Amino acid sequence: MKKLSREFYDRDTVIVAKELLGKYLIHEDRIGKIVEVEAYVGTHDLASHSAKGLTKRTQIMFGSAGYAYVYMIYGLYYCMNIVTEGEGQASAVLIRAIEPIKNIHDRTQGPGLVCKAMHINKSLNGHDLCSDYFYLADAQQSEEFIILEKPRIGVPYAGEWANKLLRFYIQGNAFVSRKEK
DNA sequence: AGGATGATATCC
DNA sequence: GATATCATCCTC
Repeated sequence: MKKLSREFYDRDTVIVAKELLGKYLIHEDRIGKIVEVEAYVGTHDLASHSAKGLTKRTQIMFGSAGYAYVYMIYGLYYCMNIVTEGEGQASAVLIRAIEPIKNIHDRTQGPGLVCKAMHINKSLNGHDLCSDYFYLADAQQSEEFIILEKPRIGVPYAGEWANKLLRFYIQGNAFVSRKEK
């Protein structure tokens, strides 16, 4: 499998989000196929953490593309994002669901469960995804699927941004976290 | 419909 | 230092 390059991530966030579908997420011996993502497109996106500006928490998002942004949510779960576009753009793609491929024995339908199943925690915040043991890779053979575009989940506070179609998933895939909406 | 549970930001 | 707010998930 071919590791995704810095150039892959350093492009428009919506394009990166869509192209991440079907790619492999690899952490040590665990492999999952990405089937659902959300795009957070910058400081003007009110649903994005980076809308609050540069803080200690969001500094990874303000950095260069191709790094992992991992944070704890609701005191229970971690969520994993991939920073996209150039330094200062503060945009990222949230991994919402994966399909288990190898060495994954827990549920993976939702961002919190993805991190639990993949053993992703805050120690991986800021990890360079172009390095070893925790990275993304292209599938061996390309696969045909239809991408659906829906509003993002859990961001009703974001005003008009809550309605934008920035959630993408593979139509018909059994591991997508929520089918309706 | 509501509870678990903690990091963060934003006040005083 | 207190509090309100979460890019969630599970049980009832």
